[in-house]
Amino acid sequence: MSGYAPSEAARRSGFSLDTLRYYEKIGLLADVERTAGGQRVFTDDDLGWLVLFRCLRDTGMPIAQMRRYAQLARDGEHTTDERHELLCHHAAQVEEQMRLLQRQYDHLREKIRFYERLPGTAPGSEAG
Amino acid sequence: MSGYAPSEAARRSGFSLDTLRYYEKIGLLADVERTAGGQRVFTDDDLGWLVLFRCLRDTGMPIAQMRRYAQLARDGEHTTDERHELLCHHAAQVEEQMRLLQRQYDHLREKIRFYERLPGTAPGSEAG
DNA sequence: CTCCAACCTGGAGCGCGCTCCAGGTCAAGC
DNA sequence: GCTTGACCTGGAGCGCGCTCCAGGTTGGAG
Repeated sequence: MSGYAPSEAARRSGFSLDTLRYYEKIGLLADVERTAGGQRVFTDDDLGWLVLFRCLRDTGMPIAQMRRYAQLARDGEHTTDERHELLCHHAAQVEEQMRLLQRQYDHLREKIRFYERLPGTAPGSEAG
Repeated sequence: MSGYAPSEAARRSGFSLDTLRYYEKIGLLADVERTAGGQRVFTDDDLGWLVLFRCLRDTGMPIAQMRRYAQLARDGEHTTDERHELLCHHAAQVEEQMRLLQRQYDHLREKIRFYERLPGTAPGSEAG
């Protein structure tokens, strides 16, 4: 139920071993358990954090901000407001990102349609 | 109607002067006109390319691929099929990107809802 | 007990896409 | 003609997020 070897944690989270170590080194993932010999043992809790980090990373949050969030969470319950705000702020940025992406996707589709209206070698702007 | 100073081209395209020079240096933007003294003069056509580059860049196309596209366009009309294919391939990637972004945005929203169901300090997974 | 794959550490290196710099040139306004 | 700000070049540097490496340790299978 809990206690995963590094390779297993990597497999489950989709992050590389190096990335897991890196995330611990920079303080994103804190207090990862160790065996007597010093090898890491990831818990379900760690895996939960990794899922969250993947979500935030995939939506473009910079690592510094993830670090801040993780630190707030470690600081205790009196930081929930700030964490909430941080996520809301990020969500707004993601919405903006989605709008931009949709807009540029539409442009791209239009460009593609231009090629599909060929041949006939129609007129129109350059930048083909 | 055509013939823009670098600063004007930068303003209109939203790229920095350095980026415009960089794009020319790496062969994205080719054959930019010059004054007798060697200063760049951007045409409407160049601006058109810049708009396209912004579209492709905003949708995550690597510069190497944009370069390839630009080169194909310079190579003439017999490359339209290949250009079309390149854009279609990219559009498919953008669609995938949008799906992922939407999915992770939904996760994020759920996480935010968790904070909004507080206080009461509900149970639930860690990774708060 | 031996083997070997998986793991450890600190630190260097990389790929991308710019961004900045020094030292010099150009050109529009006075 | 002089000033001044925009522009030129080649090349170094940067910020991000990993990724790789050397050299050593651990720990489960046989």
